[in-house]
Amino acid sequence: MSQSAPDEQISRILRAISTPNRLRILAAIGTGEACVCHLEALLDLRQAYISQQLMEMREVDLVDTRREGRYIFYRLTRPALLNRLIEIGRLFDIPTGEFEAILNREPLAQCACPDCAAQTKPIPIDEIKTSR
Amino acid sequence: MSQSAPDEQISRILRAISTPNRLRILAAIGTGEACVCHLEALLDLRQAYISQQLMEMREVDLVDTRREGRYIFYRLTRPALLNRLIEIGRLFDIPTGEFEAILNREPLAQCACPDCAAQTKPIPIDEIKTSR
DNA sequence: ATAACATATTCAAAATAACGAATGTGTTGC
DNA sequence: GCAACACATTCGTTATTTTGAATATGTTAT
Repeated sequence: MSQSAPDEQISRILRAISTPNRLRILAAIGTGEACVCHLEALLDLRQAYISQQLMEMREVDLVDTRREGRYIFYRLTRPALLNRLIEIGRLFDIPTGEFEAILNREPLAQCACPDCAAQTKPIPIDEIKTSR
Repeated sequence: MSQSAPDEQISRILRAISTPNRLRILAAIGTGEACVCHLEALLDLRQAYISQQLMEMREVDLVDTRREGRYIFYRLTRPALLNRLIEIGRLFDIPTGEFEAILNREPLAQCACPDCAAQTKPIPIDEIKTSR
């Protein structure tokens, strides 16, 4: 947005990822993509809240979106950022395992989005009518 | 300090370096060490302000100190952090040159600390009285 | 068109951070 | 001892962030 000094630009990015929940959201998106409802189910955060965080991260070009029907998929514009963050974590002797574990998650049964639906394991017969 | 989830620990570190001035201070310390008066001269910030920022960064174990007489030298506990930050900058197409330029700075004539005093280059004769 | 759903936006309150001003502490030299 | 210096700390004000609550928008299916 505003062409400013490098330290200002870097600080804007760091600020945008410097809360636990935003970090968790980034990790949950991982190197793939995720819709809001997916994040909602995975992270147990309210929808509006997640949208707000994503909005802030979009403003500094951390994430980008793709619409597919009524779903909106978010992805990192620079997936390599996750590696840099993990490296920083390791640098400070922070156990990053729990963090890395969120990456490249399996499809979620609680999430009805096309991505999760497509890859879902065989569907239990007694659930065909109600959900999805 | 508090043993908490990795995302909380990482966010604490990121938060501590997510303002332009703290980034500049880190860069100014670089891979070596610097006393407060050095940073004061180099970055044109008030002494008390710099001390405050350094205090916050010390609290999350980003910097460490060494006393030498009445000077206190600060150094990064993980100098490699600077590389990770530069990498993040590059990832986002931020020109990091200006940032890198602050690293491993020459000794400052305005700074009277032992380090700067020891390494100062031969002083031009015609500049002895007035400036510098 | 209407309902249902996925997501976005706005607004306000509460929490937190940034920063300046003043002052305190520890060290050296006299 | 005292003065000078380098740095730390405390305190209060202002600015920014965070977060919840309510509501709006856009899409699909009927």
